[in-house]
Amino acid sequence: MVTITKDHFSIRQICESGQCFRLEELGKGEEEETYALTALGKYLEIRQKGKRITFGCSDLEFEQIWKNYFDLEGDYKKVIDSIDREDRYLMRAAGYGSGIRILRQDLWEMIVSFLISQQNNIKRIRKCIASLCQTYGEQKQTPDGRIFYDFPGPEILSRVPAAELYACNLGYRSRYIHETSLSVARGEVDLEAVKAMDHGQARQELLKLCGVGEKVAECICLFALHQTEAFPIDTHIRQVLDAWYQDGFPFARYKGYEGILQQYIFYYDLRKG
DNA sequence: CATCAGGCGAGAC
DNA sequence: GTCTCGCCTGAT
Repeated sequence: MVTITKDHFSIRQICESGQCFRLEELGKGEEEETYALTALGKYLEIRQKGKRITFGCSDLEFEQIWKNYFDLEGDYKKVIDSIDREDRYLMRAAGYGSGIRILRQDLWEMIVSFLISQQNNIKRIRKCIASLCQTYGEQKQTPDGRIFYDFPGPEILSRVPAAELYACNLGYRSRYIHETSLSVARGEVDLEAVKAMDHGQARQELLKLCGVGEKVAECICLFALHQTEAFPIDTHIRQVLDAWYQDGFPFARYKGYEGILQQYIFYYDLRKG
């Protein structure tokens, strides 16, 4: 177990912000919140009580994996302090979701997750992904015997007929997952190469995948590649931009970390604080 | 019971 | 290039 003290970190807000679909609430005690994450082939329990956060793993695992995954070195105070004081909407949004962090998630998992996310709600997205993992992912267990499932890789999913995916209630997204898995398994799109690309290149490469459009590509860049300049525009963000930024959003002022602000806006609008 | 969810691809022009 | 339209499914 590893316990740290951190500002600008809320495991609840990270969960609710909808960037990670395999982070779920286990329980809410007095003041203390418990969450479970399945990611990177591992299972991790996280407890938070105010600024104190406890990770259910060894020091080594924390240093090598989770510190980076949760972007604990990121300076979110600096981001929030940089916001234009006169921008009332952004100030409120950032204040409301100030514990959000942009995670560094697995590229393939983000591709499939955001294929599923389109025209879909978070609850059902979670259900679809859990179902995919249970059906096709490798079964594993923690040292204390808890069973969990890996996220199925492109090779596995490419061998699943689209019709079978339909049976998982993925709807019309079944075809996208099928086609995209084939593209990646065949090496038409090289994920290791994408990881080394800058934002413009990565975006262009991801757009080659069936079912990946502008919005989904930006989500993948932001949540897997940690390209914080990515700014996914979905229906929520569109509405906020139209209502509050008719003269244009000040992208230039926040160059390089627009994506972090996007998350504050998205979360604030979603939870309609 | 209707509407709509963190869009996208295909086809028309 | 830009526009429209249909789409699986289940939460609300």
